Amino acid sequence: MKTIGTILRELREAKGLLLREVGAKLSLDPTILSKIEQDKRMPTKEQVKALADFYKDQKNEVIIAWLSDKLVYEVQDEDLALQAMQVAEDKIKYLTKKNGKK
Amino acid sequence: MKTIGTILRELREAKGLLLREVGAKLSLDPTILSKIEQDKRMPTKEQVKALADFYKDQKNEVIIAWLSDKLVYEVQDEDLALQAMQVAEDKIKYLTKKNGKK
DNA sequence: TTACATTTGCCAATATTTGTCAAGTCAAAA
DNA sequence: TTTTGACTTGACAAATATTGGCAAATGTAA
Repeated sequence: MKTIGTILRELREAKGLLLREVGAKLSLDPTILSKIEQDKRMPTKEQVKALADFYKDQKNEVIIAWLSDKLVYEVQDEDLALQAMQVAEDKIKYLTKKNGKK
Repeated sequence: MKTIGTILRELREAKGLLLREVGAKLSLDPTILSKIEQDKRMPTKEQVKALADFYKDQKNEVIIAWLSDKLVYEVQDEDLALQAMQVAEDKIKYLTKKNGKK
């Protein structure tokens, strides 16, 4: 249950790559990537997609960590956060079933 | 499992109040409230708090509907939405336990 | 038609997010 | 210690997104 930043940093370091090297591959400013890996900035959708493709073996893990971090951020200081999350889960299930049939 | 808009509309109609009347009580433009009740615009935090106080018997229900709608909106068109939601739930539980001790 | 409630489209104001750069820290090598 | 290179930080303007609220449109019942 890691943050998107932690995951991205571990993946990069496991490959022994520099910020500058990953940045060059993805046309992403290394200082932005630095902030992302420290969870100081959320990557945009395009940025996570590019990163997820780059670390392709953990593609889904990267995207799930990103989405879940965004969700947590949205409700973090609310007393009803957990209950809201559970209701949201039900809503997603309902929408998925409904739209999945088309 | 209703949207924030549906809940607010039902609460207002149950009291037989007009948009203009609720708006006046809360210093909220009736046309904005109209959009909120149609789920065409998300209320701000201040707006939901005011609305939740106004419909005080369903205060938590209003806030939970609002938060959960925002959560759903955040991941609605993602394949991994449900999995992300479940991870986010775990993250919230973890953070709650951790910070709740202080 | 008239009167009144609600909805809609529009756009300026406001707020948030983003990319970039210069300067900063830090650690290891020279 | 000085230098080098990787990374971090802070500040800022530009780009995006959200908001408030008016005027016009639509609906509806008398």
